Amino acid sequence: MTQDLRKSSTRTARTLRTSGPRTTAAALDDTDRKLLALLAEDATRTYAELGKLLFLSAPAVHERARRLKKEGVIKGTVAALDAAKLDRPLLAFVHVDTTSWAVTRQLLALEELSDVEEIHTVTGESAMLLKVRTRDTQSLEQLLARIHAIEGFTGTRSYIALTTYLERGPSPDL
Amino acid sequence: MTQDLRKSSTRTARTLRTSGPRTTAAALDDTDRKLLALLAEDATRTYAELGKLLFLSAPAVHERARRLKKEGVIKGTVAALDAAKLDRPLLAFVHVDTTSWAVTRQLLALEELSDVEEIHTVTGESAMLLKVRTRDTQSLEQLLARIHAIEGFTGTRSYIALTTYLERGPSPDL
DNA sequence: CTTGAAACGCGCTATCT
DNA sequence: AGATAGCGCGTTTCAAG
Repeated sequence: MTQDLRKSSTRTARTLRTSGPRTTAAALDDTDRKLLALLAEDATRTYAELGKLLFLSAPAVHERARRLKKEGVIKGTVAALDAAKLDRPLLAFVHVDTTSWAVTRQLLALEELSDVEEIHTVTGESAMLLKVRTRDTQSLEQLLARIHAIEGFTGTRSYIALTTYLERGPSPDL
Repeated sequence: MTQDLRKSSTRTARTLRTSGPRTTAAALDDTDRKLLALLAEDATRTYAELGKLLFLSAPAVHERARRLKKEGVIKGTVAALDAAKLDRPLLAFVHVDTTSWAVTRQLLALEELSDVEEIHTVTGESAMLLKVRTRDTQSLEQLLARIHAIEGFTGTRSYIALTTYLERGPSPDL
C-alpha cells in the first residue's frame, strides 16, 4: 500500500471563512458532497456505477473516496441492521436527571449493553440522554432499574417511540 | 444472477416461543449474530477474514450474509460519515408538543432537510421527537422557526448535546 | 450445510494526457 | 486532476462430502 501523504494542496473551497475553521470541517467540493451522499445511502455501489452518476471515471471516484477516508470524513463502512428482525422492536429515549456529574462515569458503563445505542450529555433539565432499543417493556424496565441503582440522580423520563418515520446518519448538504 | 428462493428450511432456532413471533424477528443462530455484530461494526472486511474470526470458510460466510440480506436483517451497507467534518457539529434533540395529529404530516416534510436525521412519534408530554444536526445555533434557530410556522402545536423543547459518548446502530445480543 | 477449487468481475495501480 | 489500460485479488459460483 503506497502512502500518499500529500495534503489536499489547493482544493476549491466553496465557503470562504475569514479565519478558517478552528476545529475541523473538511474542504469539500460539490462532487465530493454528491459522492458522500451516495455512499451514505448505499456503499455497495461499484466505482464504475458511481462514476456514471458523477460523470467521472472509476479511478477518479476511487481517488476521491480514498482521500475522504484518509481525511476522516468517511469514518467507516457498516451494515445497517433491522432492529425488529433482531427481536428488538421497542425504541425509547431515556432522559436521566442527575445531581452530580459523577453519575456520567457510571452511565458510560452502559455502553456494554447492546440495548444502548446512544449516550449523550445534554443541556436542559436532564443531564443525560440515552437512546435504547429493547425487546419489550420488561427489558426496558430492567434497564431503568439498573440506572436507578446508581446513586446521585433525581430520576428518569422515558419517551417510547410509536412510529419511526425517518432514521438515517449524517449526510452532506448537496 | 441465479435466484435461490429456497426458504431457510429448518434452522436451529434458539428461542422457542409458544405461538411464534407475530410480526417479524428472524431465526438466528449464534454464528449469525456474531457475523451481524462484525458487519455492523465494519462491513469492509473480506469474507476470508470474517471466516477466520468465525471459524468458517469464506463461501460459508458469504452464504450466511446473502441469506441475512435476503431476509432483510441486513437492510443495507452504508458509509458512516463524520458530522463535524461535514461542518455540522451541533447535535440537538427537539421535542415537539402538538395539539392535533395533523401536525405529524406537516413535520414529515422536514425529511427533505439534510439537517434532520430522525423523526419519531413518541409517548409522553411531547408528541414528536426530532434528532437534528446543524452547523451552529443559528441554523438550529432557523429550523425551529420553520417548525413554529406550523399550526397546531404548543411548543418545542430542545436538548443540545454537549458530548456524545456513544453512537451506533442496532446490533444483536451475542 | 459445509468445504475446497475454479472463473468471473471489480478494485486498485501505474502511466499518460 | 481526470482518463485509459492492465494486473492482482476477492467475490461468487460450482461440485463434492
